[in-house]
Amino acid sequence: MASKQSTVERILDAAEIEFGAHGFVETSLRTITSKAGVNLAAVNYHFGSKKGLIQAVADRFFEPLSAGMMTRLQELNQQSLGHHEALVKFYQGMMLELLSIARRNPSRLALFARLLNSAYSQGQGHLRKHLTHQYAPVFMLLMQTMAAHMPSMSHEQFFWRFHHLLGMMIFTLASSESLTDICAAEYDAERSLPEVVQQLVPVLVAAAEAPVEAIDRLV
Amino acid sequence: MASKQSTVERILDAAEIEFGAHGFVETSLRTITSKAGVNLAAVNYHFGSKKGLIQAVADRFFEPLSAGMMTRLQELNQQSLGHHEALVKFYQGMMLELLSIARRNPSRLALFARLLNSAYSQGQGHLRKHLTHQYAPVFMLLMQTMAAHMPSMSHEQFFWRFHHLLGMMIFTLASSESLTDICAAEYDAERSLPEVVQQLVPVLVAAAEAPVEAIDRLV
DNA sequence: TTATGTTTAAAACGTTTGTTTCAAGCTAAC
DNA sequence: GTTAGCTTGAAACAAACGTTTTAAACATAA
Repeated sequence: MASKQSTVERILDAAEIEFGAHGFVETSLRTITSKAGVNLAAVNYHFGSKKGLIQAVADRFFEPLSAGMMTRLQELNQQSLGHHEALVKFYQGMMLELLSIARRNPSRLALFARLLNSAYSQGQGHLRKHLTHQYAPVFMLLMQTMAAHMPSMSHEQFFWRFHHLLGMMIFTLASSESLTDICAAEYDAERSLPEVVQQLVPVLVAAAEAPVEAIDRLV
Repeated sequence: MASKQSTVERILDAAEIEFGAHGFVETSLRTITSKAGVNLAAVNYHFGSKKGLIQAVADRFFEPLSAGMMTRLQELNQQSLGHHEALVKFYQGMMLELLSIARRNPSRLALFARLLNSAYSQGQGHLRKHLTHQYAPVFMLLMQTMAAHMPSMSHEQFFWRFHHLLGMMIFTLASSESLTDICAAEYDAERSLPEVVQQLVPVLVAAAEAPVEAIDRLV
């Protein structure tokens, strides 16, 4: 018995790595089962289909993340902080929660972000719907908490600001290798993961607090 | 003669739309040639391969964008502005340049951003290399100009800050539909494209000017 | 041990993919 | 008008994909 893990776990482990590295569409079930050392048919047996596997991989990320975020948000909302302090604590909590994903394996964070990016940009509408239905409560609480401490904004303005902030987080975590490739010659980027993630907090807070109409209209 | 455009142009037009909507991998040449009303073999004849088509589509976006950016950056560098004013002008110029892409067809901007996102997150290393080689001068000047007006940062800090800002732009422009789906119930997002793009400028400036180590270390 | 339900193995299925082939059509120069 | 070179058309190619099938192997309970 060379394999201590079950077939399901070995598939999930291999799928997570391959999906994160090459995206959903460009990763074949044959690659996954081959790297996992299991039979090809095992995926369809245990997960029903490739879509089912994708959702299972995503759930393994989101379940602990969702739980941690939920308690963190509830704690934050019980305290009565000023808006700025609340935003700082909010983003710090988010980053810490994200870092907990990467505790065992540092590259898991990039995998997670790329997975999220694929869910939104690649044709994976089923994943998007699955996630938004499955984790709607955390998502709602997250947006409400965030909006509560950005009081000068209208719903519309907050919507787009949220959009910008989410993009910054996802893209940063997702594609650090690509940018490292480009700039490696001129700018060395050798910081550890916690440092990089940490650097995001003040940027996120500043972006969240940026004035809405401070700049003249362009057109 | 129902077709005024040439075969090459019709392929590029159709490919641009399909690639932007569904990504590179999930768009087949048969779909493109079918929508373009041309023969399947025409793609391989005129562009050599699917990769060649992808690069041609990208070039049609980047060539005018690159030219416009170059003159805009040179103009900006000739003026002697304060750092804040320079950053504002810088991002305003960038947004105006991006908007010029969408002048004829507003959805072209989302297509462009999704295309860029695909180039970085999907397994399209060839596109990344092609673009960075083809448009290296603009890219260099862009980073130098940006760095010049963020003087308090080290190379390493600037590298990551640049990373964050780029992510915010690309993600914002790329996936507005996805977030609109999610939040449509609670937050109506009906702003016009110029307004959305314009809202990005103060956020980008604030994020660029955010203090580096203003917040205590987390770990 | 026998019987039952679950998991794995190997092979094949039907599609779809990018690419190639080769003949037919077209355009322009001589 | 004929020839040469570029472009298009329809068909076929080999490879890769997700999925299904059928039988063997396994575990567990009676």
